[in-house]
Amino acid sequence: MKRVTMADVAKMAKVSKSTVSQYLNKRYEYMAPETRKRIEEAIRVLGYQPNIVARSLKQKRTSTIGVIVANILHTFSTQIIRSIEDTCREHDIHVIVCNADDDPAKEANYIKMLRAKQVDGLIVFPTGGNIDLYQAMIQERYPIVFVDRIVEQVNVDSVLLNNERASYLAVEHFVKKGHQRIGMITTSLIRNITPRVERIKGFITALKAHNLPVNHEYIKGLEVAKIKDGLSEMFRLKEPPTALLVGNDLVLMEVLNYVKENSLIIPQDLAIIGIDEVPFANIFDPPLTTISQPTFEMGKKAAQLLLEKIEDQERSIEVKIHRFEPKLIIRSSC
Amino acid sequence: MKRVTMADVAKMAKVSKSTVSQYLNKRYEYMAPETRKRIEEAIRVLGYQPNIVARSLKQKRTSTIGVIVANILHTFSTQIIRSIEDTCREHDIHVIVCNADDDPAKEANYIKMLRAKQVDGLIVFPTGGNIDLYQAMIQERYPIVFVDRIVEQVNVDSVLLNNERASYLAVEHFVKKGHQRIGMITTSLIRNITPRVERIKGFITALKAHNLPVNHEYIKGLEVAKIKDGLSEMFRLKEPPTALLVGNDLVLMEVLNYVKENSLIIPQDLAIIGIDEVPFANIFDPPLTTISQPTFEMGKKAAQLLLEKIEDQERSIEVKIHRFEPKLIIRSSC
DNA sequence: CTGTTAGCGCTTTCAG
DNA sequence: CTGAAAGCGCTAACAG
Repeated sequence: MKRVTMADVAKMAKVSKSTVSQYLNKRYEYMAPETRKRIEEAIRVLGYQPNIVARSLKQKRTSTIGVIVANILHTFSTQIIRSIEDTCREHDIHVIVCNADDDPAKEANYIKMLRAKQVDGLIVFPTGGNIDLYQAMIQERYPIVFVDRIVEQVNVDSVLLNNERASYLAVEHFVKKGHQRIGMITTSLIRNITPRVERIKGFITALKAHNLPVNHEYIKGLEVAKIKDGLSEMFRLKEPPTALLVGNDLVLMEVLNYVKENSLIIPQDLAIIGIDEVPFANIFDPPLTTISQPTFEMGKKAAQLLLEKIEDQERSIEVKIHRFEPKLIIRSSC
Repeated sequence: MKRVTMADVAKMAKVSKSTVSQYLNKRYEYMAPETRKRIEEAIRVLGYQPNIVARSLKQKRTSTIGVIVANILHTFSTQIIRSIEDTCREHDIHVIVCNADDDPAKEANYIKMLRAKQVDGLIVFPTGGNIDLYQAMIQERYPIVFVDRIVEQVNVDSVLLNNERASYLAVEHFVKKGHQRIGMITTSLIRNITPRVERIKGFITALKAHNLPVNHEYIKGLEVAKIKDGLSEMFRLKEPPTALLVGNDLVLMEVLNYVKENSLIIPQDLAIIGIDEVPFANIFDPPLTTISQPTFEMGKKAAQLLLEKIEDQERSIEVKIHRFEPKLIIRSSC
């Protein structure tokens, strides 16, 4: 594996390395057209490929960003990632994706590795468990943006769904369909993960807004593995809910499994609205009414914010939370 | 953003850069325990983080590999990627994933970029459109492995499903259930994509093995967007198939949509088996019988093969095709 | 318009 | 056990 370097090209084209460098950086103005030809030729013959690592070292810029997602299993995460990648490709920026698996230790490790690799910035779906690390980065003015979650005390640009509104839309639709006993189930609330907390909050607010009682037996936040148990419990009540708001796609799978195992009929026995659009919503029987997030726009926004920050590290554009509006997609499960 | 370098650490610990380097590389034998203490302390105080880019330049090794998938929309691709990432993480190797979108030009571009970035090796789901590029890499002995597809004339380690067997399993099950008129539909065959071709071939072989006639009106390879038209055509035949083998998950979505739109009952009107396990197979109504691929093992194997090659670039372990066995998961759609 | 000269931050002989 | 020095491949002043 003979590596051919700029020096080889320079020698062959009988110019100096810097001229070759100029050529590569398309600063053609400073170059006799004929010199340019010679360089072109040499590059072609030698099959020269620039070494970006060397360039990065010099420029202190790798044209690579890191994305750390809390949990890659959510459709939401993968869609956001795809959108970030698309946006970055347009700017010739590469993306390294890491999955923290909801584990702050893994997250910390990735942050360190990625920074050691000199990525130009980070988009993170924070686990919330590394507040000091987050803050250190902010103080250094290292480019970073959060997605999906905000972290108390950490002041950084963040891209989020208008979660309260999402719940509101669902409740409103349930009510419109005549439901009075409405429940909500989502993943565990112990770590105060933003979307879960906000969606529950929005749910309660919406209930009140519609003059419905708030029955805490109808509201559950549980580990995915315990969702079914929670459901059993809820449906053993003398007056179980007739409608259920499902907090995210992973929980939805559990709910749908439960429904199937217990031969419930949707929406007669139980009306369902899930937050997060899932690929099989349309073909499911019955088609699933969902609240969708504008993942494409959100990913794009996150990427743009980060790229801007990378461009001018200096200018401190004021930090803010960017909220995106959810959309109710009415099908037949409610 | 004050970058602290090894020189700073060295100065503070009153040693030379090389000693610090030794420390970082854990060559403690060559070091007075007390020197070591001082270095540790300096690193801690300064908050020093090594610059991996500089190291990579020197070592000619980035501890990063690239993965180029032909089409990220397949569940298969994302599962393989996850498995590759898991395996690589264990070896402290980072992964950059790129989606060629079934476009050879994009693929070529990514190969060049990734190599310019000095990734240590490449795992690619080849589009099949860059034979010369593939061959150049092989001649250079650049570490590379193919997944999912083989390319004529390109002799490289490849990880694939035993595709013919996959079709065989399906046909066998259809026959067992009493079906005689069995069809197959998959994505376009024009570019000779390995799994499609092999699955069709296996399908025909299996039909013959069961003494069933091969009716070419029952076999279709079409762009995703045209799947539904193909289905219409097939079901307008006087004797339409009673069972359908679906070539992959993307096609399955189309088929299921068609089924829904035309109010067909599965499996009475049409029995279905899909190649590729899909997340909603269980909760679908009826639950879907599928042929699953051992994606976890396949991704792991691909990563291991690549990592081995990277370890000893020299030793030319003989090139071969690694086949993995599909599994029939019987549910209710057939 | 082109060449010279310094590095970027780290690793790695090779002396001492 | 520790330090000096060379250099990985490229960029960026600065002369000329």
